[in-house]
Formats: sequence, structure tokens, C-alpha cells
Amino acid sequence: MTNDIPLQDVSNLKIFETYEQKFKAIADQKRLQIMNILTMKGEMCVCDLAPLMDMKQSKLSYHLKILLDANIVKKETKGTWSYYSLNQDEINHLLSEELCCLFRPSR
Amino acid sequence: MTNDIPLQDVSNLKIFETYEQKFKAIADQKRLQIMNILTMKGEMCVCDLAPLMDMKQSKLSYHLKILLDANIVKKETKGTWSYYSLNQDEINHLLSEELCCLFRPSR
DNA sequence: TTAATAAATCAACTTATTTTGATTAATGGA
DNA sequence: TCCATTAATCAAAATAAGTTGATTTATTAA
Repeated sequence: MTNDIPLQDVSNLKIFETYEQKFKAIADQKRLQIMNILTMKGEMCVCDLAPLMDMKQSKLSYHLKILLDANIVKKETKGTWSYYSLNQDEINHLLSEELCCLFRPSR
Repeated sequence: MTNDIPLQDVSNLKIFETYEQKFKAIADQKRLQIMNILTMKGEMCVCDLAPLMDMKQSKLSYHLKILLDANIVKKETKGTWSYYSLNQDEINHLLSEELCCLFRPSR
């Protein structure tokens, strides 16, 4: 029974905190589906995404915020519309090549 | 406002269900820390991992079960001991090269 | 102005996850 | 056999996350 926790561990705590948030964000069927739709459609406003997801606006906004806070999606507001799209860079840094394919435009 | 959800979406639902479970398993600071310790130590029994994680046995067993159910870790029982280790294959299939480094023995 | 639309936020509620201490089951040694 | 150890499981309690309908804010068009 050893007790020596390398320094790396301690410094990793902050890193784990960050990844906890990111993995939590994508650890949800509905949010994975949102991501997949954004992959195919490129960019969508909440009002167009809502019927595709069969979700009420408030519920969808809730899930989009979680993805946004975790930097998984990007938001651009034009007038009264908010357009959401994937943050491809973030996803590529997070997931395997294999998994990224689910959330990549081509292929 | 379109309404055409490609077939791919429907078949993805099952896939998303699977990944929801896997991402949920790793979407937790404590479980990420467990994974990181297993990366460095290779294989550990619950009784040795508990003090390293500063966790009671029942709590640790709970978290290990979540990782086991998601196929993130492997278990081997020897006598009264249960030895846990990372399922490297699963992790490599799930995470980016970059991220995998956190959970890879060397480098 | 006024009315309509888009989307964020809120508070109350529901559901899911985590923690806790106790119990149980299995193994191995005296 | 009896006792100590390991670890899984359980039920209750605590905490966190998700859902709902209503309200709020901002923008645009009539």
C-alpha cells in the first residue's frame, strides 16, 4: 500500500475539472443528437432546431447552453436569431478520430 | 424550417445511447482521477486504491462499477482481491490522441 | 408606437446520481 | 471451526441535473 501521489496528479486536478465539464456536456443522448444535426446542417437557429429535436424552446435553450458553456458549440446572434454551430476544433481535441466522424461534415 | 431527418439520425440513436453511457462514466473528476492512477500504477486492488483516492470502500466500489459497466476499466479477481486496470483499447477508441496521453502508461 | 417573433431566464417540480453506513458474501489463515 | 479481510450490495438521505410553463428581454415589422 503506497502513499506517494506524484506531483502530476495534483496539477491534473484542474485539468480533470475542465474535462468533467466537457464530458458531462456530451454525455447526453439529446445533446449528442443536437451535435449530430449541427454537423449535417452546419448552422441552425433555435427555432429551426426545436422541431427537428422535437423539443420546446426553453428545453432546447437549456441544452444548448450546456454545450456552449463547455465550448462544444459556438453561437452567433443575428437580429433576434441565435445561430448555433459546432466548435470543430474543440471536438477534434476531445474525441478520437473514429468518434469525430460522427460529428464531421464530410465522409 | 425543414423537417427531413435523414435515416442516419434514426440509426444513430442507438449509438448515442452507448456513448451517453461511456461519456457519463468519464464525466466525473473522481473517476478521471481513478483512471489516471490506474494509468500510472497499471493495476490496483480496491483496498490500495481507496487511500490513494481518499475514499471509503463502498464509494470507490460504486465508482469502479460505473467505469466497469461502461467498459472503461477491466476487473480481475484473485482470491478476496479485485484488481482493476484500464481498458486501453476502449479508451483509445473513445478519446483523442491528445487526451489519451493522460491515460497512457508512457510519454 | 404597437404587435409579433426569437430566445434566454426563472422558479417549481420531477427525475437521476452520489454519498453514507450497514449488511452480506466469499476467501484465506490461525 | 472461527475470525479477519476484501469488496459488492443495499436502503436511506443528500445532492445534482433535467423538465415545465411562464415571464422577460431584445429585435423587427407593421
